[in-house]
Amino acid sequence: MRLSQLFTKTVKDAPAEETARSAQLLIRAGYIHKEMAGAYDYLPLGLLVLENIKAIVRTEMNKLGANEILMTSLQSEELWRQTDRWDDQKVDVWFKSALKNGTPVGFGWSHEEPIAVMMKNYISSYRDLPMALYQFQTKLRNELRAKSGIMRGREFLMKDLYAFSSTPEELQTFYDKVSDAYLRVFTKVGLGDDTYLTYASGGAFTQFSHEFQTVTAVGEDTIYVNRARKLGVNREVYTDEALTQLGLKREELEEVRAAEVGNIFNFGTTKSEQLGVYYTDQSGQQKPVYLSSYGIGISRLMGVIAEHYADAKGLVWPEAVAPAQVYLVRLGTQSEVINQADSLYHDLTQLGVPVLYDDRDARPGEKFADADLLGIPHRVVVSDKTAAAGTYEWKQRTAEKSELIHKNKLLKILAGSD
RNA sequence: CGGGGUGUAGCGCAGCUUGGUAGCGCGCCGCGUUCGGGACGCGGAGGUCGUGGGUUCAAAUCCCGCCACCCCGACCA
Repeated sequence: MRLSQLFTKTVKDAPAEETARSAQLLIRAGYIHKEMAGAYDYLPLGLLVLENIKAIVRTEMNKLGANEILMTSLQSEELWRQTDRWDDQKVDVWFKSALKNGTPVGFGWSHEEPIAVMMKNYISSYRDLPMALYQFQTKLRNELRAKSGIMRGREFLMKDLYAFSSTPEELQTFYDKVSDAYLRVFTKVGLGDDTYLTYASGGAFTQFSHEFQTVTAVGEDTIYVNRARKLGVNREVYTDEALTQLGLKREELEEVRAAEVGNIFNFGTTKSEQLGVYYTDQSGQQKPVYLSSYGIGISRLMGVIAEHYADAKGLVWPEAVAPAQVYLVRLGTQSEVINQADSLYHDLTQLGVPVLYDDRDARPGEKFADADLLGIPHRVVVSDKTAAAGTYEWKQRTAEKSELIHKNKLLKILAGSD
């Protein structure tokens, strides 16, 4: 992408109403735009980051054998009454509206009920199980208080996965596989070292649920981590009794702030029985389906990554999620310089390496500052010096100094080819 | 939802105490000089001062209501 064609531009001053560092940087760099409290627009570069995260998650979901779908945001009152979760007293994050004829509708804050009912059409035999479905979908939650930029919004992108199993054992097997897949996701996006599988309250169905918590000072949760065993315990279940059951000792745990980036729930058969989701087993008996659900907050994850990977100059995206791999700085307007830069842009693009080509008529300092603020992993400078010498100036975002290298080496670094 | 704070140009802010009809920086437009870490000079455009009402000869400024935004707490299926 040529920067001269990108409509967003960077700004020097951080918006006063954002205090989260990630939100300040994402807005300054032009990745997102705030529409209202807790609701953000994703601009070209921000959308690229979201799509990169989605691709990583999608790969892992497909490996689990799950099917991708996309469900509607509109949900019926009738459906949620069956599980007694329509009342604002029971679920206080509902956004509700009504059809022209007065029929109430809700905007989906979760899809557990709708998907369970939908699957009654497709599950009838033990032969149909286990089965898992997932989607990337916009969730709407009327939070009392939005905060921390895209880390806690009223509208956010979520990957939700729902599994249908015939037995508790079958559910547990899948549950464990998803747990592993989630850890791989967080490792791939660069948060592996700081993300802990964490025990949390399980609600009505199981004693514990599992959360994936990333340690960060701006996190909303307080958890206790055992770094050696890579396990965490949410403050909400931090009791002697729970610790004993989990085989954890207080003196081995460290109190930290963390942001929940993933959550998994075991619903047992309660919901299936409420909604009438049954299958026929091998002996011809009707049995309730075992339900479990698994979520990753995609847009929140982007915020946590931005929060985690930043320095005084701006964002520092891990390669796996960066909106581009290379920030190509063109200094000067001499034809040799333009030719060298155009040619490299062309070659990298041909090799499938995403490049942000700074072809603007701007001064060097501004281009360097933007390269840093945008947080693109590699920076390549083309100038009269490099054009004359036939070299390229390459620097990683995290490196202090640049080095002059030849094209074959540069392509090898950036594209893994000669 | 309880407590605290803030709304003035696209963004960041001053002006408000002591009422007299709005200013600075960034950004934007034009011209010129610049050109390896957010350049400089000159000229210019841009604001119903969140909103509704009240007081007053006169309100960004004083009074009341409302709305929005932020922080702490509570909540987080």
